[in-house]
Amino acid sequence: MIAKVILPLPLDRAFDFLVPDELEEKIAVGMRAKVRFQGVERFGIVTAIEKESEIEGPLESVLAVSAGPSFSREALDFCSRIASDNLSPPGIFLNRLLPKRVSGVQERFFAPIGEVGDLISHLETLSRRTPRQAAVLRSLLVSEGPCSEKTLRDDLGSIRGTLDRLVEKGLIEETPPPGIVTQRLGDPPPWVKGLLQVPPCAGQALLFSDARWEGYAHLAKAVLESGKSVLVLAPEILLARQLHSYLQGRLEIRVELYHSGLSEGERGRIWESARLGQARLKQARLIGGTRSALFLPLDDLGLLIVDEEQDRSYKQDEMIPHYHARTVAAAMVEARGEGPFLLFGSAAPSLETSHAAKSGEITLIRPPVSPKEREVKIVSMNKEKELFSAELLAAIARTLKQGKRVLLAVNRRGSFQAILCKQCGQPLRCPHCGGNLTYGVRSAQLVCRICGTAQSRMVCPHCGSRALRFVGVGSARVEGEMKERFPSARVVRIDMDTLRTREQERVAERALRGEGEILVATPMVAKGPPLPRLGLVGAIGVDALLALPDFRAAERTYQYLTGLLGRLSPEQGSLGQESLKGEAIVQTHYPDHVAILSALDGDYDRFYAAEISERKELFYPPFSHLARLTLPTRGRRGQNDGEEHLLSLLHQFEVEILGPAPHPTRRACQVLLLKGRTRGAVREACAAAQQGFPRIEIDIDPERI
DNA sequence: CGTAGATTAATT
DNA sequence: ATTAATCTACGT
Repeated sequence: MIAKVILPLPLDRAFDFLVPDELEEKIAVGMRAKVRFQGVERFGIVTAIEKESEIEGPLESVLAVSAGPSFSREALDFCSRIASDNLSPPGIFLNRLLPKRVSGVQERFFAPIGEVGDLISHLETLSRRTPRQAAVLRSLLVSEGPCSEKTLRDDLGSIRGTLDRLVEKGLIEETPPPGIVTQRLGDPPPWVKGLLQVPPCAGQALLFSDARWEGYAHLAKAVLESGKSVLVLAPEILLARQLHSYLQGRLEIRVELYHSGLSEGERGRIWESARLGQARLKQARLIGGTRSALFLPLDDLGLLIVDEEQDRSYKQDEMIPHYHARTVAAAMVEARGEGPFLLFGSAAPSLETSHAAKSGEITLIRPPVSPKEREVKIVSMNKEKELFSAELLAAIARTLKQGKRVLLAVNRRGSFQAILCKQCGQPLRCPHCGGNLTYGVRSAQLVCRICGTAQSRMVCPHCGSRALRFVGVGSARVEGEMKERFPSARVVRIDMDTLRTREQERVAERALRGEGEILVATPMVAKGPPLPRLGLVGAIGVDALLALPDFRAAERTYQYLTGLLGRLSPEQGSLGQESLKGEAIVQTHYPDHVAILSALDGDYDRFYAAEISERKELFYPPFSHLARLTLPTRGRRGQNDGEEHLLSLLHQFEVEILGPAPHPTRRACQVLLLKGRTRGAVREACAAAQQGFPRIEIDIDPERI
């Protein structure tokens, strides 16, 4: 008997290993196996078990198999397909997904089975011969709901074996861990009922709303009651945690939380709990988490929610495997046929998802918006000299005086500055591909990071004006200035880039709970539910976002501002004081930009109309699919030759090619952007490129251009 | 003709 | 990924 084992190497095939007699019973497809490969002991994953090998000559043996987390046959196939779609090596993909160990034991809960009367009569019989079993059963009968093994042990001492014997007798059963309900759910929003009655088109729906969590709880509850599991995704750990505790407080089932910040062992525990939910406890599971939770072994999935679907954190691009959680979610729903359905949630959806919903490809759920008590103001910075406008400073002082809090949203300090034209009220744009221009310090030129077009004259290509402005405001500077101007206020800086993980979480969570009067934060806080006592948001860094060298710059700006407004506390104007409205102030050099105006008005349709026509014209998503190729140019023989060869290779496919352009951060690298009618067309071109040029890095469906 | 450094092919 | 075999450029 031989096992095909796929190792964590950049190869797309498995190797054969001999299964020794003593492992024949234990080994199964999807398990982690230890093998000696090229003289080194390594772990891989068993992808198949066969009678004989086609390899001639002696084979190495499987040294051991792990009884811990493993893949099902279906999961293995699905993950291999995702790896292949993204041109990522399946071995690395599979070996990264599967937790390597399980730490801590899942606490077991028990409850009595059957009529209380019957059980009491059993109790009498038991107390004569097996008093310990009687004591345990008595405790379980007295307790409200399931009781944990630990609680029983605390009361009765060692109960090892006693529980198992009671289970064997059919008097008690192991139950899933109970939840801790602290808040009761109100009536479900009308759309929840509709969605449960009429399944969405293609199994997918977009919930376009700014109040979604309550609906998620109702939906999850209904799906769990039907015996199916539910998975709820958030784009980032911080948000996943908040969403998790929201759901946990409202549902009677234990909700698990899964993300890459957990230890390997904790992830292993949840992986096993997901797998055993159905098999051992006969109960569906509810799991919240980030994109990595997508691959948990929930084979009875009934509902998959992707909240804040527009968020670019759903794309894993720095690390192999590259994948987009949105695409994987859709593929998963499709692969499982009639089973689960997929709900995307957003208050400012991506153009891709919106377009699918508007064209009827997927179901659109758009509950009526409740009118918002808020005052929004755009402050033009074209005549301002200072970093903070008088209006913003006055609003901060006013808000603090009212005992409410202020959120100042700053763009993070980018590695290069954005350039704006004062004349035409727009970021500088490449005349060739529409990308925003950046300034290359080394070449002292205006460069398009998308198609590589460069010009040395420092003028706006659109109007020829020489009045340019470089923007980029750091959060540290804003923090310092705030401390100086408002010395009595506590200023908290939430800067995800500079703080370490532990510290970051502690500071951020304290601030989210309501600590500190002035929060200075990067775009990361522009998502999530309203913050307590937040009376004012001031957006200082919008311009740099608007001018990012990315065709999604305007979309990101709209989403960013919508997210910021969504954090204003809704309970304004209480206590019979003068009516206190939530307030938002946007400082910008582009007071007329459609992304800013429509976001502040909450007019998504206006923004969508403007943006979608541009996307169509320039053949960007949702009308095309993209891939970004990074090719190293350093130290290669005949590099120009190779580059031309690559380009002529790509020209054989039905793709448009932008570039090559210099890589924005990496020296000696060039970037190509491919546009194709379908993802398949782009993938094929990329596959050919990878075949011919193995050193190329490929990112399909990139979120950073 | 020899060697460092780059390129390629193979791995069970 | 790692390694051994093969190739290329440049120096003797």
